[in-house]
Amino acid sequence: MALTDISSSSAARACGRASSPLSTLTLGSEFERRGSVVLVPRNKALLEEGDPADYVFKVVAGALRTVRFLPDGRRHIANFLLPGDLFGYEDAAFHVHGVEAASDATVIRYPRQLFDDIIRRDAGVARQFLALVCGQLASTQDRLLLLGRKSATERLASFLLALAERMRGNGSQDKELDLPMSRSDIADYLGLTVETVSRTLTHLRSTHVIELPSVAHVVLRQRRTLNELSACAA
Amino acid sequence: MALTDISSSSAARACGRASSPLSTLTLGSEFERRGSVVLVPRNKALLEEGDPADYVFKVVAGALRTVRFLPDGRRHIANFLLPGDLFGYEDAAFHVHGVEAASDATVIRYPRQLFDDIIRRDAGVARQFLALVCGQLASTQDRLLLLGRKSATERLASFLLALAERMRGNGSQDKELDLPMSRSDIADYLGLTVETVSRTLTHLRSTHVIELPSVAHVVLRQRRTLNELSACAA
DNA sequence: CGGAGTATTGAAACCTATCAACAATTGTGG
DNA sequence: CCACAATTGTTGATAGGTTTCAATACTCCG
Repeated sequence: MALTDISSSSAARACGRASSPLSTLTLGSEFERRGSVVLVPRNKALLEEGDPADYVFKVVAGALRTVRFLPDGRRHIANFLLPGDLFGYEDAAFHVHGVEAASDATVIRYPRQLFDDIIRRDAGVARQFLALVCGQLASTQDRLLLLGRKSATERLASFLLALAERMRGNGSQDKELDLPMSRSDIADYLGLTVETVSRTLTHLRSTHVIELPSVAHVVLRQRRTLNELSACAA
Repeated sequence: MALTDISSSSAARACGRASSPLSTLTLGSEFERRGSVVLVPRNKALLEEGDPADYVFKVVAGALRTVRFLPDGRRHIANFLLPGDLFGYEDAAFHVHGVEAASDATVIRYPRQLFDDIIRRDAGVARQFLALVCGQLASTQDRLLLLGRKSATERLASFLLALAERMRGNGSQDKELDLPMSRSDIADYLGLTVETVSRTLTHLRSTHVIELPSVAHVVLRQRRTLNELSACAA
């Protein structure tokens, strides 16, 4: 496990599914006991593409991103990992995505072997886990629709609503949310450029749909409008 | 189950993962016995968005598409289902995607209840199934990258290579493949328009990377070039 | 043969990307 | 604590890839 610095490298439905309800799995006290805390400073990598999948992780604090690169350097972010999320179990033997801290993050690391054992031993947990993976699949399919067919404004609207949903209970108010990632992260997550993300947020602000008290703080002023803009069925 | 006519409605890695290795599950003879054959004519719906998820299906022949619509009618295709593929298990109680025949198709329908029972009873099958869903998740993530960061040419190149991979063994030669779906289906699958798909294929033909002996028949003339064009890591 | 659906091709428009400059923020060392 | 450098975010002008609109071919069937 590397913790490499990557900052130097150049680099609820169709729109609102809570994106990753990864926190519902109860794996027992033996499992919990064998976890070790790992601190990941912002923009450091916890895992790199191709690393062996020897551990399973749970986010305690902060936010991480799962990244992948095209040969020419284009970057794509498959998901953001927030407190409560479990990750590292998806891939077979090697990770397909790198995992980096989008903000200073704390995760707990568990031996993959132990995780697999529990899944194998306890059918109830296995079923829960299956449901969890199916949920992941569903929210990934939501993002397919977003990337395949939505405009920049629709993408940002969907993103803000989904993030607000995921953040609920994490301290922030219902209509307020802190963005734990950079504009560049948002861009690579939504298949846009930094400039387009910035312009689109500015536009949402100038039409009073949202407020931006600070760069990382968003207030959803007109949730209704945001919902319409998200081009969501629900 | 509707079989509605929808033709009237307005409507291996980062690039080459075999997209849906859904055929590796062996569910036993009792299961097989309780399946009933369903014929789905081209452009008829087998399932609609929101239908109860009471059955699990397996494709025997032909090809189907899983579709979803935005409120204004934009269509998105999440996946193509080919012979051997299992589907209908992903969603909780109701289907999130409609399923329609892209070409005349034959599927076998199994009671969902029975499927769930087997998964619950047989841990070995449950584990196989989990692996299957994880594979689905991985190939869906590949498509995220494609839709989020690839150009039209890269998308078509990736698509042709992945389809050729999936089709292997289905009778066709190594370098030849039949497209069991329309240009419009391909467009909605790749997040493009029909016109762009057509133009891009024409361009690939005029550069001798592929041949198009007929509308639905493709010969991969320069697999190497196609691989480079697909912007794939491997 | 004719007609509907499907595919191709062309011209123009549009949205987003790219290139570039500047502003704001963060971090660091004096 | 301030000053400077580096990073990050915003804004503007232009370019470019896809979409849109439109017309023409092709294909399959009755």
